[in-house]
Amino acid sequence: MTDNERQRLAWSQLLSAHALTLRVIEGKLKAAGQPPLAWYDLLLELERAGGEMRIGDLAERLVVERYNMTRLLDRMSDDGLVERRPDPTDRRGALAVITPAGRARRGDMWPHYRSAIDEAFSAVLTGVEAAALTATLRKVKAHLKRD
Amino acid sequence: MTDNERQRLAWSQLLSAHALTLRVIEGKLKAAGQPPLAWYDLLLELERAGGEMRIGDLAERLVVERYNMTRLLDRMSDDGLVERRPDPTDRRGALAVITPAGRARRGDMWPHYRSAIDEAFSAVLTGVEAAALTATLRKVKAHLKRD
DNA sequence: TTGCAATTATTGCATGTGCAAATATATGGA
DNA sequence: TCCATATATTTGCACATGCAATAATTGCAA
Repeated sequence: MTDNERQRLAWSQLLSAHALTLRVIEGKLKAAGQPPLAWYDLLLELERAGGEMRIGDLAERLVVERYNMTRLLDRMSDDGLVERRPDPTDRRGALAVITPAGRARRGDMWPHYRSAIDEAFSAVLTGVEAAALTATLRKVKAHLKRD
Repeated sequence: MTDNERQRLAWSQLLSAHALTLRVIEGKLKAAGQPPLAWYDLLLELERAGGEMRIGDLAERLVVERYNMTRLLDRMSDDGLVERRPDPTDRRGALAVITPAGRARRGDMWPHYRSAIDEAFSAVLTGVEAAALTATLRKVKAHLKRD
C-alpha cells in the first residue's frame, strides 16, 4: 500500500468512526432525556469565553454555518439557556450570552455526556493513543484553518 | 492531564476535525459540480459488493439510517444511478443495484474527490501517521459494533 | 462627506433527516 | 396449519439544514 492509499484509507476510517460513535453517543443522550450534543458544545464554549461571544465567532469556533447558528440560538433561547444582546462595539452584530439556566443545563448534561464518551470512545484507547490521535487531528485542523 | 482527559480531548478533536474537513471536501465537490460524498460512498460500496446489495445491509455498512437509505436511493434512482430490484430470496426486502450510469458517475467523481481528500486531509499526514490513525479508529469501530 | 463594497445576522424556500406508524413478508411455536 | 411476533422497507409529519436574498451597519476610498 502506498502512502497515498494509507492516507485515503485513514480518511474513510475517520468518516465511518465518526458516524458510528456519534450515533451511539447521541443515542445515549437522547435515551437519558438530554438535549443534543451541539447544545452542550455551545454552552461549554460560552462558559469558556466568560459567558458571552459574538454569534459569528461562535459559529466559526463550533464549525457551524452562521445561519444555522442563528437558528440554534433561536431554539436554545426558546428554552431559556441563552439570550441575545446587541454588541456595543458593532451594531451589526449580536452577542450570545449564557443564562444561569444555561449553566445549570450544561452541568446536568455533563455526567451523561461524559459517560457516553467514556463508554463509546475512551474505553478502547490508551492515553498514548489518545494523545497521538489529538496531535494528528490538530495538524489536520491547523492545515485547514490556514486557508 | 489524566488518561481520561486525554481520551475526551481526542474525542472533541475528532468531532471538530471531522466537521472542518468534511466542510472543505464537500465544498470542493460542490464547486466542481459533483454530487455529495454520500453518493460516492454508496456507488463504491455497491461496486465492491459486485453491483448489488440489500438495502438494509447497505444502510448498516454506510452508517445511515434505513429510512434515509430509502430516500437516498430514491434520489439516486431519479438520477438513474441505481435501481431497485426485488430480492428473490426474501420478498420483504429489495436489492439496490448499480446501473452503468452509476458506474460512470463514480468514475467521474473520483478524480475530484481524490484531489479534495489529498489537499484537505492527506497533505499533512505521513504514511505512518495515517496508518496509526486507521488502526486507532478501527479499534473504536470494532468496539461499537460488538454491541 | 458621500457613496460603494464588505461584513453581520437573519429569513423564505427547497431539500434532507428523525420519529413513529403502516405495509408486506418471514419465522417459530402451539 | 395458524397465529403471534419479528424483520425489511416505506411514508407522513415535524424539525433541521443549505442556499440565495435581505436589511442593517461598517469601513474605506474618491
